Amino acid sequence: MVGRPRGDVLVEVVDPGSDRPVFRQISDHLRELVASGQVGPGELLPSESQLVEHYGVTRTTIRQALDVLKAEGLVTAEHGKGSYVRPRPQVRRLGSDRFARRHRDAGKAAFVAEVESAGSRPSVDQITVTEERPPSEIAGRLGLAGRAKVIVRRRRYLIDGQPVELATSYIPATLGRGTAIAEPNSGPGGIYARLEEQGHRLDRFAEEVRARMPLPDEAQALRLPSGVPVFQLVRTAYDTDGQAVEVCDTVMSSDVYQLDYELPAR
Amino acid sequence: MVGRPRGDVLVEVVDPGSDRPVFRQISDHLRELVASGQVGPGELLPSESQLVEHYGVTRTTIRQALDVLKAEGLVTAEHGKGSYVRPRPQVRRLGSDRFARRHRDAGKAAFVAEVESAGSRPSVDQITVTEERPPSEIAGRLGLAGRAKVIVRRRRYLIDGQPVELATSYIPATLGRGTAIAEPNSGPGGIYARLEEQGHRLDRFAEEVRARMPLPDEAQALRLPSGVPVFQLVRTAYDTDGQAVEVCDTVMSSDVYQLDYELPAR
DNA sequence: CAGTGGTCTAGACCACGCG
DNA sequence: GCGTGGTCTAGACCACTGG
Repeated sequence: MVGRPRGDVLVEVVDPGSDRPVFRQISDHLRELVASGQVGPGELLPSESQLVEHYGVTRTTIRQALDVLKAEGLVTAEHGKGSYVRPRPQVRRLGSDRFARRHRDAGKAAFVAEVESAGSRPSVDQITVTEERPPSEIAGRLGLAGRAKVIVRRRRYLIDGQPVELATSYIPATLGRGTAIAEPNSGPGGIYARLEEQGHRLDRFAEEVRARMPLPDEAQALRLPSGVPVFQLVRTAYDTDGQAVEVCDTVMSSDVYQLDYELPAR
Repeated sequence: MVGRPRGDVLVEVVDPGSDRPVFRQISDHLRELVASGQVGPGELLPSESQLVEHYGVTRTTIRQALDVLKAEGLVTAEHGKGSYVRPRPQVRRLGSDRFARRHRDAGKAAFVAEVESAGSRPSVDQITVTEERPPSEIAGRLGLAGRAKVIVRRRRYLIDGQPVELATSYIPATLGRGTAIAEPNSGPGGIYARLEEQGHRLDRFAEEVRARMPLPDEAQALRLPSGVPVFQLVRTAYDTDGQAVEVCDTVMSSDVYQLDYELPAR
């Protein structure tokens, strides 16, 4: 990263008589240090012991102030090194045309095509394929009756070795069983190509977007520092008969992605 | 809210010899209590002193465990009352047709029409209108030259008195000056109706979606508990000549909203 | 090795909510 | 008044990083 800034970045001092708690005064001050550019992305904040010295409070109070900034996603601490202003990774824009047929026709899955065209190295790991009874929200979106089974494909996507996305696809077993859809390697163009080969010509996708904090296992799988939310996207693919043929539930690191959509003004 | 659960919800005990820190073992345990439904939404967790007693650790450690759950958005504490499992508010779905002309023609702004049709009471406050030089990202989206000014309209949206959304609209001053667009009350149908009256027939919107933790002033204005991220939407409106006529930058509470979009499969 | 952040103890005093 | 969470002190020991 970068060196620690010179001592003179710390000038203000706390007012113990104020209504605002001391740790908030300190986190406000440190936040201002970052906002004003006195400590830039990737740079170290003063160490906890330096802050203790400067503000004249105990280390517990300093850590409370830093916890505020960690929860805001502004700062991440590295054991043995220090607390860094979190650098913002390159944003990747996901366009609303990313599942258009012209991308599929190249024989590549959407993710691979997209990342390669941006000059990075895509990869996929932790692929599992099972047959299960789906959760009810999924069964509902697929228009399935109570006990119908689905093929469940789980995988993790990485860009230049950095995990960015966890995805789970659900395909009615009646469509996927006995085809490459039920194999870990679904073949060129991915499962959408397989579905179209079976005569399910894709017509449109409905995408539902939410944001939330990650569950602990999601944070681990995506290597998310604290203070970084995730997008949760649930995308349903419809064929030209209006039948839902796949639901894909995706959890993505929110600081890597921006989602771009077009809305009609009609 | 609801009563505190009977004491027997706490059964497991920490293993001080484990690699996993004690406070994580405790937060894992409490999370499991919630996931399994033993403590439901809106219900109280055991008090800190009860947890101290049960786990045989100090209050600092208990609070550290609770801080984990607060950062995850799972729990919110209320001073003098206790720590509650955070109830999930009713989700509002924003459809991709929400700016279609058929909604505008009713003479209502999109927000008001939408909320009323869901049977709730919409309101808008903190309206300010100024004329400023826009930030460069905004000027870029509007296709404006360096020193051109814009009308800036800021406001806060509420549903049943609960703030849900902060919005800032930027309209080129050449379009808005001297019209109702530069007045706090922009008239029936809102600023889109005014722009169309001036001959700028709206054609499409481009919407860019990000998620992040709120800044402190956003958290306050939206009354967000900790652990709740926000959506940031930047929407650009284009007229039928392809000219950008407005950019709207919106910050929304992510647990009130779900965004629904349609994607073409072409 | 010295310096950093991570975990934990054992207290104290305060402000809020409610009966 | 009592129980709740909020803030703060003054320590201790540990694990990790780097020279």
